[in-house]
Amino acid sequence: MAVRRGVPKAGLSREKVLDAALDQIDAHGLPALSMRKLGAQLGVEAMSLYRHVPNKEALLDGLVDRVMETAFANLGEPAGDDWTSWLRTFAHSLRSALLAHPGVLPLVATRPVNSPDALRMSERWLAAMRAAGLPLGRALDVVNVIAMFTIGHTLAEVGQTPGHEGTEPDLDQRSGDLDPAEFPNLLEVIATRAGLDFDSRFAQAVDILITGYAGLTEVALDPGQQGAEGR
Amino acid sequence: MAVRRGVPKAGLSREKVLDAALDQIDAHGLPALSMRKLGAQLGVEAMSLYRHVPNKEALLDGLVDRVMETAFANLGEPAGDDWTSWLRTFAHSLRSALLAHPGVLPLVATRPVNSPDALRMSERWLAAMRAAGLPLGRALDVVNVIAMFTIGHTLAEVGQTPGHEGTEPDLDQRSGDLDPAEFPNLLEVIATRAGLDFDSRFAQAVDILITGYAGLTEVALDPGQQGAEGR
DNA sequence: GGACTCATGCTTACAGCGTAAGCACAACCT
DNA sequence: AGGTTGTGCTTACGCTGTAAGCATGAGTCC
Repeated sequence: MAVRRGVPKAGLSREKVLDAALDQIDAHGLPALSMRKLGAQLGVEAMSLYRHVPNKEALLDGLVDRVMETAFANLGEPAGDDWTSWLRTFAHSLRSALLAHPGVLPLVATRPVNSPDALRMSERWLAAMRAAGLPLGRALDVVNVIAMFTIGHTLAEVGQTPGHEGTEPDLDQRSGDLDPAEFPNLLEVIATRAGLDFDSRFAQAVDILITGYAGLTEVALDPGQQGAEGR
Repeated sequence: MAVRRGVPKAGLSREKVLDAALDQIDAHGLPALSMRKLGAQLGVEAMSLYRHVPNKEALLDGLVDRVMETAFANLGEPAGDDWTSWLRTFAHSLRSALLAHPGVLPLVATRPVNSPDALRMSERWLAAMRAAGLPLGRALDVVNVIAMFTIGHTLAEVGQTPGHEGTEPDLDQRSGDLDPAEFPNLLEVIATRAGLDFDSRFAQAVDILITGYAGLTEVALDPGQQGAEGR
């Protein structure tokens, strides 16, 4: 049996390390995260962290898993057989989770999600969507496409340089540099803010994707069988 | 006038520095790029690079611009007034450009594109799409959504850890760990490879997005969401 | 009790990083 | 010629991730 020997001196643990790292990133941005500073925040030397995390890369992977798990946690089990509304919820829940920790987003975009929880979640979703009538391959396609789009969109939204706010789409800052004769449309965009609303743009694109895939599966089966999928 | 004074000793230039950096990243991955190694590859000390680039961040920005410019260069001017096919071409051209330099992709995803060329290109596209009948806001939406999706999809495609290949969707590597009773669908995915073809998935999703937006402009010349007013 | 095991956290040390500051030189202009 | 300027090198600083080894104290077993 696994006998519990030796007890923490400073109450450190993998979970606490991850929590602290997330705090640090939320507060000061991803580039400001170093093992020494992280240790300092926990009242501990940098090397002590290596008892709970094999290296910094693994720590970052852990952060990705953690953020993804919150996206799933707010989600629950897919209920009913209207997969289109599950997916919409999933997309928005994922975006919320990503926006809650913008500093981690580049990591999420860049490394695989390996957590067992995520695997279990994928399995359950695939099962549910098949049960709702989608072919396996198509089910995987929709989920992946929604996830990839959400990540791409949120990356653009959170904006560029990690650890730097810039709530405005940064086009504004150089609107002064733009020659009105050469860039009339860009200037009109800035002036009217047409097409600059991330919320509605995201919702609209997700709807388009979902109804598009729904249309695919309808036609592929016999017309009239699956019926209404609209919103 | 700009008088050319002082001539390079080792024939260095901003362009050559960017070229070398791109080579280095293509060959050994993004994390392996350091100013010292880059200098060494150019037969020069690290500090010499700072005569041509203000700092490493700016160098990375330059790489992003460069890759984006190749995407535009393979594209040409939008011709005719079928904006749907321009956009499809744009999406695939962007994906090719990104796939050509996978190591740069995390940078593209993470920092703004500031190059004047990109601005000019945006302006021209907006003008052309308006001329083809799209409201300004919608035109910007479609282009942005396509770009964001392409970046998100390609990020997932190129895979995770930068500087590491892994052509297989890395699910394979742990297929042995999966309990067939618990993960029947995931295992079927791995076995049949259903939904694992990046090329066709990307093409399909892009088509769905474009025809979705095309449908919007057809149907809704006035019942659009909040901002959709004609011109 | 005493001995042993072992997880924990600290200390020290090293190689590598980005880059600030200042110097030496070569090419050009006047 | 003298001055100016662009170029590249040298040195140095503070920071990074982490390898290696040690001290401590809690827990188990005799």
